[in-house]
Amino acid sequence: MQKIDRLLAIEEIIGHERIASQEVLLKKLEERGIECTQATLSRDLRQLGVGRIPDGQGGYCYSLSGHQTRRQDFDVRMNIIPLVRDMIEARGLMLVKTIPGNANTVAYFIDSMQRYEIAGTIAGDDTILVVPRDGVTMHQIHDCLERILPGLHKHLE
Amino acid sequence: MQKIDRLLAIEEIIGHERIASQEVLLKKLEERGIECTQATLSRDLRQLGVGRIPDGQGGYCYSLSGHQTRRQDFDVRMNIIPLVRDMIEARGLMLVKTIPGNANTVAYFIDSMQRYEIAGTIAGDDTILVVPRDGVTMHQIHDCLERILPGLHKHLE
DNA sequence: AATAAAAAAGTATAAATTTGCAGTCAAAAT
DNA sequence: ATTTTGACTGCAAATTTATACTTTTTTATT
Repeated sequence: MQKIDRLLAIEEIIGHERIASQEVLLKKLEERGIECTQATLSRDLRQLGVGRIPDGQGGYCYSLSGHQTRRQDFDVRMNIIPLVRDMIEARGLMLVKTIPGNANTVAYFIDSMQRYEIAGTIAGDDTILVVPRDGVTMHQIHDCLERILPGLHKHLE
Repeated sequence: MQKIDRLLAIEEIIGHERIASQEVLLKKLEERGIECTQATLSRDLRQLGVGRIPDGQGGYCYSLSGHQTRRQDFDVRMNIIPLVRDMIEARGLMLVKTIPGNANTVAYFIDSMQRYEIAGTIAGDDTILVVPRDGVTMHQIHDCLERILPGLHKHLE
């Protein structure tokens, strides 16, 4: 079992349900057949940049930094997606083609999401090189970008 | 000493410096002549919706939910501010006038910031009634709105 | 393949945060 | 005026989270 799988599972879980503590998260992971200790979770959550915030109902829950459901994000993503023209896989990397002059804008946005899957990006004028972290599959990169920019793949169809 | 003063001080501090723990915050408050216990801070932070997130350098820091310096917010605020036409104080309340049909949009945004100073808002077609919480001065409400929408007052001049 | 070096994970413990409870105080009600 | 109610807070205990240290696993190198 790979660490990356656990990290993604954690993100998946936290993105979908209110998790109140690391103990609870531990149980949820067990349900998926992923076992580890609370100490490991503590380290994972730090690495993922997951914060613990008041849930507004007297309790607390964990929250992805990039995955906020704040209404504002919607508007911004609507502005970013049209800038993307194409996505090409090559040599284990991902090339994202944009409207000329806009690669930087899109790359900045991708970086700001601080996804674990992405080691880094380099932007030219109309092309972004997205370098996946070791052990991350292209499939996971696709999922990752779709999470960052919901509707991206549909836009490119 | 009023609770509201402490809450505002906390917000002020957290907005300006990296605070790593409630103990540290306690000290900072003392420097301003505000004394309380760590338990009280824990409760205050929950009430303010302050989250604890990894600071990206191996540690943690507290973070305002509404005060995020995320680039995205910028765009949204730029869209919201032009919708506001005027602000009028009356009977300890604040009336915010907007372009017709847009009161709801602006009110929704104000609500989403979850400011402690604001008990609630009611939006009609082009007017929002902002009801301050008891003990909150009109001056504090102005500060509050300026924080939510930086540049608002300048826009109205 | 054997060994060294690095990364990851477990254990136990320390540190930090949350909470139940009780006391205080001010405002509202009787 | 007295009682009631509710908000707020400190204290101490309970809970939760982070970390020092050790062991295991993985990766790279010879």
